[in-house]
Amino acid sequence: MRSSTRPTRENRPVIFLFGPTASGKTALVEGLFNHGYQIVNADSVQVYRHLSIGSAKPSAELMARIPHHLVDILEPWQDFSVASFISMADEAVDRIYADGDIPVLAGGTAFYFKHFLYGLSQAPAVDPAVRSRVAAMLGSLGERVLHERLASVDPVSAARINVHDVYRTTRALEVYEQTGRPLSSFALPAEPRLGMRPLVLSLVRDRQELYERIDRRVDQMFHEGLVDEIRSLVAMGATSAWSAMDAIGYAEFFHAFECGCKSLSMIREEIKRNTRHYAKRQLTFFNSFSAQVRIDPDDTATARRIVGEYISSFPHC
RNA sequence: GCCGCUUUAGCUCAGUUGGUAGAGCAAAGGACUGAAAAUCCUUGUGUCCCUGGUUCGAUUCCUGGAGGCGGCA
Repeated sequence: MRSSTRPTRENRPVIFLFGPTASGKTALVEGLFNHGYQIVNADSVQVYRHLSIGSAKPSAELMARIPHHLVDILEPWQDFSVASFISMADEAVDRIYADGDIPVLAGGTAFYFKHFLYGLSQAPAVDPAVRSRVAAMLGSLGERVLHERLASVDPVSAARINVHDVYRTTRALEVYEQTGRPLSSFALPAEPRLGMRPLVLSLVRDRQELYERIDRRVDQMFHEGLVDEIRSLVAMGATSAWSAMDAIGYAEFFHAFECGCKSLSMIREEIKRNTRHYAKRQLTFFNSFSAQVRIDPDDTATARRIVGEYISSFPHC
């Protein structure tokens, strides 16, 4: 039965640790995964070098003690995507198994967790020429006409996508432009890849408490020198055109530079508000994971017990 | 003390030529097919400051009071 030489994950544990921003993931990692585990970062901003304070990256000290993968792997002007995430996370997981350790995917980007588990649709990546063509169409025609155009070639997607959701209308049209096929005609995976059966831990905190933690963390970021971090990014040539600068804690500064009308304390409050909204979106998205185990981030003992039971269900570990 | 302006949703404010009211933000819920810390959708009953009066009917007009802001003393 186990004769295949290809690596498989059917018989190996993978732990997903999901929590909205400021829910206490890092502290839990510290308390729970000290020996025999390695972390695979599942956070779309922590992959970038030089975006450290604003992305609440784990400390160098922690990363030295517990190996972390997919942190600081890109320069801030480079683009990243779920697809890259999946392939890099796969490599990292294989290396971790080779070390005899257990991988823990930890982060807050629910989109990455979802596609790491199920894989992507068959629809291809779009090449830059097509992308800029569609972007130009959007510029000259506007969102409504763009959506109408999508409706004429891919009515299924158009029905699913709101007219104002330029982001998705664009992607669907790009796929059509590139392949001549509607995005909705590409199959979506329904089963986990590679036979994975992960332990999905999600950190649950009282909403009010989470918001208070967010406020405190943003204050802390300013205290730790977020403004200096922005300055050095600007010195590197950063502008709002770099997609990494869309991240909360960074975008607000660039918007303020453009309108030139905001004080630091206004920016700080804006970051807090945007982070709260983001946390809510993370929670909503992650609720769609059916098999998740909700845990109290402060209850390390229970979490440890759950992890222990999960791991002992794998005969080879 | 006098004069003027002001008091409406958690906040900032519209508005009803008198028929009990609505935006933005906040808040809550949701979506998510290769940019996802992105992008998008849904949800608005509140003694319309209090008190009397006029009126079939007042949050809207009038009297008196209270709070706030500004000016003059």
